Amino acid sequence: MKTKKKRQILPKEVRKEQLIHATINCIARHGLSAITMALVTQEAGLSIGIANLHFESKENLLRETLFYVTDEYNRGQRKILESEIYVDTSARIQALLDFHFSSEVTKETKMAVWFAFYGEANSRPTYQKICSLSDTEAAQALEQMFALAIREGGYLNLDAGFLAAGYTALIDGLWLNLLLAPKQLSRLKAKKVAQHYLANAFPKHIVRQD
Amino acid sequence: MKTKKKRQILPKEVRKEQLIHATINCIARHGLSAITMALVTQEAGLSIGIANLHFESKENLLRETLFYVTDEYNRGQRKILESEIYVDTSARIQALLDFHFSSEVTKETKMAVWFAFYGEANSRPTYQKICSLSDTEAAQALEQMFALAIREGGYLNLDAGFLAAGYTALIDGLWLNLLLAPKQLSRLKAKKVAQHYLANAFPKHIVRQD
Amino acid sequence: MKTKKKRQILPKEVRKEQLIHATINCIARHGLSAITMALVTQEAGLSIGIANLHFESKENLLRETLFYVTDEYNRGQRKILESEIYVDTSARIQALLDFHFSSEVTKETKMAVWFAFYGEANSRPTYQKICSLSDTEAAQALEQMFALAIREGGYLNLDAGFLAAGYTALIDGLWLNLLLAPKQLSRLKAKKVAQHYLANAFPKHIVRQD
Amino acid sequence: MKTKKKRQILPKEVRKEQLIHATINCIARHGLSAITMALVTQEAGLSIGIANLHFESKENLLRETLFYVTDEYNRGQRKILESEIYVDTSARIQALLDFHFSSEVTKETKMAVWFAFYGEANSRPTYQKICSLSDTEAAQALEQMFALAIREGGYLNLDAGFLAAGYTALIDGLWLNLLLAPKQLSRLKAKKVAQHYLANAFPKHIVRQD
DNA sequence: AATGAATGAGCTTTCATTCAT
DNA sequence: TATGAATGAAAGCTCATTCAT
Repeated sequence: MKTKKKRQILPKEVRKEQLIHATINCIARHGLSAITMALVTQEAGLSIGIANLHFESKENLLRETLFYVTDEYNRGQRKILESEIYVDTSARIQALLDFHFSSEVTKETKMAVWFAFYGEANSRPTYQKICSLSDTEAAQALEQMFALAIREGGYLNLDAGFLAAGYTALIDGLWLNLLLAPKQLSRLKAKKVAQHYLANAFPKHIVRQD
Repeated sequence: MKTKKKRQILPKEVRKEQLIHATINCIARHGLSAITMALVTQEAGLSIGIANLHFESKENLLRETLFYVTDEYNRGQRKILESEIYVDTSARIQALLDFHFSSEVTKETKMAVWFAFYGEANSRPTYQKICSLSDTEAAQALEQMFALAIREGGYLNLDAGFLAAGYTALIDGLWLNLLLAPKQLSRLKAKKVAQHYLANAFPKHIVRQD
Repeated sequence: MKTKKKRQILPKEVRKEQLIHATINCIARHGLSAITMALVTQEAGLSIGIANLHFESKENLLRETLFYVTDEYNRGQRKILESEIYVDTSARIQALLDFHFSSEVTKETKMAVWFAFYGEANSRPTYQKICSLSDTEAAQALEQMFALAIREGGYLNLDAGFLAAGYTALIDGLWLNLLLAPKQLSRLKAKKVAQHYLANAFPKHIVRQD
Repeated sequence: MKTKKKRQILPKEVRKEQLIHATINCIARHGLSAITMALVTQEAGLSIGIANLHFESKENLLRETLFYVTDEYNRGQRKILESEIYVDTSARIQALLDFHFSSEVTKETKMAVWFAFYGEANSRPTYQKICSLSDTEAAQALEQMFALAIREGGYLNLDAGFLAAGYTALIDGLWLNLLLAPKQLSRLKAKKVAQHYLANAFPKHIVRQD
């Protein structure tokens, strides 16, 4: 007797999320250039047809996957930069740092997706637009926060724009190293390196943590 | 009137380099996942067959291209870290910084290749081995140089390992930002950010450049 | 006006058989070394993709085609050698002969497949294993049947092994000649030649048919 | 210092024979469908260019190889059938049998070539013409010789055409079995089987050899 | 809404042939 | 004559997409 697979019907949103998660896992495991619709749908335990039903094309599925990861990150970061709950700039900066090295953000699969798309972004305007490091809004908010800290601390000779560019680059680089050589660089050490950077810039706000 | 192409015969090494350069350009322009043998050979102005004649497979061509770019970089860096021509640590550190932001190293096509492969490295041991950020040798040499600077400068509380990890991550991140958003971050600004980092760490060796 | 082909869905087993039959025809018409997936699928009126979908590779398709033809033959022969329906050895030997020169076995396409693979068998262990002339079981059964006939007929000086080897070679050779020069050797004549051979060996069992 | 391969110049006929022998070996070792110009010329220790220089095309090389093997065989057989040196029919028949199972004719490489081309002959008129089992001349000479033996021996009821067809098929089949299952059928046994056949037909001319 | 067999464009790779040396 | 690097048509195979069920 054949055991037929149940043909379960679920709302569009649930299906899309299932497929996006499967895509994230597949990219992390096999790399962007080895992704196939068959691989993704198999990982999701679904049929090939359903991916096209909900996303229309592979290109769309990838785009939406990138957007999903990027958006999740952006919302988290914005929440910290804009939230009213932080009593002072110091707490806000520390919260941002904690976020950047939280297990959620530095999850291997997520970072793998980031860098997979970064690798293609240069030649694919669509990707570039989405992951736009130049998440200009966030960059400005970060710079403003740093500018505030500079004023509060009376730090002379500090340029908020420089510091923001430096901090942004530093965490990107640390993530890359976390992804490629996790044995050489632990998450804890990476965070300490970033904390150092901030402590150096804003000694009155952030303490070095050795 | 048809202009028939002359069939030129050249030594293997020349052909391989032609093809590697074509591959670099194609990766920068179209992305790693859009690379085809036809694209590369067309870019090189050669026939499809010749790539397989000299590299045996696409996989090999890509591997050797990555190695070419990586090796060029590694040799440049090692030369600075090991050369006897620098009168003092200060000069050596400055030379390294100059190298890291030289037009040769920060050439768009080269950086595109780096990050294209980084994006796949996680799922491809072969790539990971080659680009091994953890170019362990270089990492150690860098750390030793920083350690020497720390001793020379009597900088207290500084950990050479931390600084090296930070500096490495910082330049990786800056390159990434240079690649993805060159309009937001100029090469000059990127270099200043890195110089800042070093000046902060080793004030007696490196001067801030505003 | 374009007549669009309907996309028909059929069970795997049906498709495989369609493709195997197409392969047999193509081998007969074009020869083993001229076989291409395009040729076979076109002959079957199907798309190129479907052959790989069901057989995974050309090599597999060929292997299964050889097995199909071989197996059909072996089963037919075994049925005769083992069946209980024959009243005596004489009837069984005659049935075998009839089978060996039946229109089914001596169909041109089938024989073409046999000899196409024989031609490659020497250098391809896989083929050799399948078509293994030395279908040892059948060879032994044939020898036993001949041995029985010898005892029954009181034929002196006859060696069942020799006769079996001779008969096997004779029908192989006759098939080859039927295939290569059908105008010179008709099926009827070929059968008479084989019948002669048996009548000579077992005069009390088999009558010469002139 | 580079040791440059000597560019030896040899007459056309020598080169052609070198290449034909290499082709025979390659067919025996790799099968007809795996033959490439590179394989053959490498086996011959020559350059690819030279094969095209002397044979113009692969097709030609194969054709001439087949012709070489076929012709060699045909000349050997004709010599026996036409020579004046045999004192009687009996000796001539025996000589033919000896020839058919001589080490020269039953050499594995030669037989491999035969059957490789037989496998393709059905679909390639060129091959069929060359190897034409129907080497009509030889077939007729054989039949005439058998007819003579029948007259000499007063064998009643014997049909020379039948016997010739049977003998021809028998040796073809024996060769095939020698090629495909040399462990099951030795050259000696094969010859005995054929001798049996002749001894049965012409008891006064040929003796059974047990 | 869901499935997966079927399609065929497009890829990598092979290899007979050409031709500069 | 002789060489083998260079060419490109043609092959096998993959996989995004379609669509009968």
